[in-house]
Amino acid sequence: MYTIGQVSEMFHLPISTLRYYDKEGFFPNLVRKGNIRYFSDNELEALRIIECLKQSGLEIKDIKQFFEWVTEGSSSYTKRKELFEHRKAAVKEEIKQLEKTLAMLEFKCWYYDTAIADGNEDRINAMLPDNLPKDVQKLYNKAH
Amino acid sequence: MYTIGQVSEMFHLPISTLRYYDKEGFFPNLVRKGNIRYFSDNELEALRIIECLKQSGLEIKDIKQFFEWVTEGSSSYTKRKELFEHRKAAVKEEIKQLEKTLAMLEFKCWYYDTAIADGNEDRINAMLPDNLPKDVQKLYNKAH
DNA sequence: ACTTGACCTAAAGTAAGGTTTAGGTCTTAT
DNA sequence: ATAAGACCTAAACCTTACTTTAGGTCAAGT
Repeated sequence: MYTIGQVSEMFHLPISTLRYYDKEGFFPNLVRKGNIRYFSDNELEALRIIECLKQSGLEIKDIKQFFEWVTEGSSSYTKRKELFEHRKAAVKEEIKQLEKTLAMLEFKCWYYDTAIADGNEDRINAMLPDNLPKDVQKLYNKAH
Repeated sequence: MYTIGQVSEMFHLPISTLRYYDKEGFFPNLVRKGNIRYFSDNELEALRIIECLKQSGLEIKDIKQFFEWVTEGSSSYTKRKELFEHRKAAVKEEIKQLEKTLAMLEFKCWYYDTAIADGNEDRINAMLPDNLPKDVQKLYNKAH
């Protein structure tokens, strides 16, 4: 059993955020003693799931939907699985997109390294769009 | 030269967004004839850069900063390079985090596959936290 | 002449996900 | 016994990146 302050430190989340989650109904079984919240493993696991689903790009209201399915028991297994399948596909796609973005950023870093060395962008512009050094060309192509 | 409606179609961006970007100062050289905006290649290239930097997770105000640096010329190469270096590190970190999230989602998919097959979560809970099937254990460990 | 359609402005409104404020209780250390 | 420190609530407020609203100009088609 932990107080809200302890949980705040453990999860690096502001106390106000924990109270906000509570108000939104994410801890249906949270125990109170004399109006003070006590978080058990149950709530910590809920928090881990919230963080994970948030990181996966799910909105708060959809995370709440998931929690409601959990309280419905085994009849919602299929719905919950579908939620995770969709998230899985979305996260895979997002990683792919970010890798493209990363290639662009790596290209830009090379670009400015070169521009700094040359004092201008003339030599780079002469190489664009397909006479870049081999490795750089690879990045450029990946990003476009 | 394109009207705002044409640009809106070309970039799949609402007209209101283009006007908003203009108001924010992203098109310092935009030409107006009798109060009507005319977008030239100059502005289209600016739009491409905005889209690109937005995708890398940069906020609008930082993109604007970048545009200001560009107008300053070669004296801002180093600042611009630092911007991209920071973004590069941030995107790398984000990909790493998303891969962890993906492991969690893959674990959850297995979890619900199994729960659906069994009709309950008892067998899974008996395996947790370290007697899961080898591949699944790997996902679980990566995610935690 | 008049309606339609594309353009314009300033300013208010929106959604998400919290955060801050103002005011209060309860326990513990000095 | 009083002040500090951790907890509480309800409600107002915040930020970002737009979007919507309300009201208006102007050219072309019917």
